[in-house]
Amino acid sequence: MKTFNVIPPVAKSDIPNVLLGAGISITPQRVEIASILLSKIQHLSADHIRKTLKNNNMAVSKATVYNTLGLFVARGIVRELIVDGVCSFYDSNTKAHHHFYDTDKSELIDFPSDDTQIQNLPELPPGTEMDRVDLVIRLRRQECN
Amino acid sequence: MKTFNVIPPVAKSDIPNVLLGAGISITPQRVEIASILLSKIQHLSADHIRKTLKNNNMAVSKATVYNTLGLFVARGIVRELIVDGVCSFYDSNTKAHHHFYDTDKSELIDFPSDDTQIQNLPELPPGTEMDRVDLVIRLRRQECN
DNA sequence: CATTTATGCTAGACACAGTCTAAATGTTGG
DNA sequence: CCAACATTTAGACTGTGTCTAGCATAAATG
Repeated sequence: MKTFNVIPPVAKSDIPNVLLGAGISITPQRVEIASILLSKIQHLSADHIRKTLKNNNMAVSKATVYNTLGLFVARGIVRELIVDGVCSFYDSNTKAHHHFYDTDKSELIDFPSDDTQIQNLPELPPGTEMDRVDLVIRLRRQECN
Repeated sequence: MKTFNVIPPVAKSDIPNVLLGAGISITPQRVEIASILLSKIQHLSADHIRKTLKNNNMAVSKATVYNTLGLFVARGIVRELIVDGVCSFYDSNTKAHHHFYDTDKSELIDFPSDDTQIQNLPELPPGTEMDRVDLVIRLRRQECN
């Protein structure tokens, strides 16, 4: 499948083209959700997106939010990040990159380095291929003694 | 806090010493759970542990299982791994190491390489310290065309 | 146009891991 | 023996996320 280099921020007027380009047919809900996600590079949880929709006076059902996010992930418009045991984040930056995870604030922070590398990966078990590599540096507040 | 180098397999008769050594007082439930976890190097979910307890004719309540696992993690006897959005795994290998995650079987596999290294980590955000680094290589079944 | 078909949306029920609470039980030291 | 504390328990509760069945909409067909 062809992947599009969608680089936020994407203006709302461009959202339909982005969706069509990714082979996603257009609906008001999809446009709204995409425009929230792609307004800048950020990590939003499904719940945050639902709340933003509500603030925008757009009632979208839970099922639609999840279906839409799943669709976007499948088409490569956003990336799903599983960090915590509780919820996923959707990352509008689809370029391979890593994350800090602030365990106190339950907040993701982009890794400010492109040249971090992982060396000497072992061979994969037979019959498998790499889906992706998740590197998460978990942070905690420094104890000031 | 002092960390003990507990290296599975640990015989059931040694479990009390391991617990005491980690500053954990002994109860039948704790001994049983520790002996399940430390019988070999493995990754078990909380649910798996509950089922094993049931099979061993030892009814332990859900709250106790979670409390005990939390206690073990706090004392460094096992390591908690958050991989999937749904549940955590408890790893009886507390040495820093990485994991493959088989997305089809929802199964963790230890990383068969000690010399995998992560290079050029960026500076941490101010006021934070590193809790730990999680490197998970997600695998999928190879498509055979 | 009218009819079928496919697609998308919705509310609400459900599943599940994990947390919390309040009461019961067990343990320990005086 | 009693008081204080530690531990366990059942079950209610929370928060994500999934599923289902019906409704709305749009596109295709005659």
